[in-house]
Amino acid sequence: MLTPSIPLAQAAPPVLRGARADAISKKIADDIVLGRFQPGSRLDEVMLAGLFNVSRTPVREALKQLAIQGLVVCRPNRGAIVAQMTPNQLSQMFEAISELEASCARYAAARMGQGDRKRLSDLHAQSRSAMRTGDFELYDQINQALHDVIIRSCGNPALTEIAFSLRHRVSPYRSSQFRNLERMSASFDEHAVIIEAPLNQDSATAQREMRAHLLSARSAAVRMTANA
Amino acid sequence: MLTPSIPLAQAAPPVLRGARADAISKKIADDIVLGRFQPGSRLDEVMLAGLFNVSRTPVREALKQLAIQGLVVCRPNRGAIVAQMTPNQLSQMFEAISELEASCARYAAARMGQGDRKRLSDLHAQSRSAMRTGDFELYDQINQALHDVIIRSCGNPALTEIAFSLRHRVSPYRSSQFRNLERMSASFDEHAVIIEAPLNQDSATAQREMRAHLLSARSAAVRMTANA
DNA sequence: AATGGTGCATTTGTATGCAATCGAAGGAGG
DNA sequence: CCTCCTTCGATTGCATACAAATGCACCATT
Repeated sequence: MLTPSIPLAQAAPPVLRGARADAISKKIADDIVLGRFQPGSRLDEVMLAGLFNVSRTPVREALKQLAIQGLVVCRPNRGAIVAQMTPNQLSQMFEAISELEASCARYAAARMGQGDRKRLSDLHAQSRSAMRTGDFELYDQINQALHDVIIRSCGNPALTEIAFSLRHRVSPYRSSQFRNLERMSASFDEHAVIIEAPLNQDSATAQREMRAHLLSARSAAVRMTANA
Repeated sequence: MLTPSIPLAQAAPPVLRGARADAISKKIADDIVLGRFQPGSRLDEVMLAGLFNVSRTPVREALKQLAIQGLVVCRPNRGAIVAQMTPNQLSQMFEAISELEASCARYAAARMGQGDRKRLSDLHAQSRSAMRTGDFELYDQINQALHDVIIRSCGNPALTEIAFSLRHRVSPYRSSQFRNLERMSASFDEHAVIIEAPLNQDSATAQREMRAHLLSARSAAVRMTANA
């Protein structure tokens, strides 16, 4: 050992054998989502292997998985890079998300239980105070939780999973979309209409309004990436 | 060379280096979809490696990819098996598909070009004769082509891709759903309404009818698997 | 006879080695 | 001065070797 007094961070087997590749996959995904690896940057296998103290094999598997998920692209013999989307592709992704979440909202309005309804109201109330204090980071968090509840309460795990994976895929491009106060306020108003629908079991309204809500979010996001 | 007169079947590199794992993945997927590997059966790595004349490494990558796609499930340290769905899960998958394809139909009705409209009419006409002669295999083929056109002509590659992957995932359970003449006839009538919508650019009708169409397909499919 | 434990065989997970491919840099020719 | 070709370094893709984990059978014990 070169530095015996300072044990290496991950000296002990950190994860169970057999889940290592998945753990690495999640870690890389987090790094991408949180912006530590920016779109377009190369993901060197040996670099990542060294970073996680494993061999290249599990890293390769992780990268392949991320490629299927769409977070990275693997070019044969040329390595993997963090997927980068053109504004046009991003717009299409948002359109797809709007359809998926609108479908979730549609079923959620019909099937949502009492607990989830209350959770929606609570979150909406919390978001109001976040909006008033101008805490866009908190608002973003609550906004995400609110959408999570709707996506989850549609009663169809398949739909839920797809919606989440799509959200995950565009998350690198959604950072701090609520810095614009106007957008935050508009988002709040749109939420008000959306969470009203489940109370009346109004599926059609839920679907329509959720779609509209996400399409305006799209405009905001695409505008931001175009500027960046 | 040991046997110079009889070259091995796959002596020459069958696929480009770097695409081998993907090729294997597709091959296994085909075998699953076509029913050669039945749901629940184990997928031994060395067996598959021998089958494709490669080492375990690309086979493992292929299996991981298929696991992400949902066609197989990888249990840590216990190998992979072909994914099997309960009737309930299958029903949920069909519900998700109906939402996705309904969204595709909605956009397709608004954005479809002249060529695709004609293609739809042609396919519908072909399906009529297939129905009249009772050729359910041909009808199934045309039905698939018809849905393909709609899914593709929505103008959103992300939506198209998701819809296809879902269809792919349930394809092991859709074999010969049109053996029932009644179902074939009902399908034909539903198609008639669906392909009419794009002609009038009637997005709402396209979406509603496509959803209804696939939900009745669901009933048929779930009924079949329950009997099997 | 039934149950619990131990040992073995099979199979997966990980590491490493080697070969093929890609990209860049340098040199020759126009 | 620009373009094309060649060569070399770097990195990936695949194969093989080894280690760990699981499942099963067999045996001992109650």
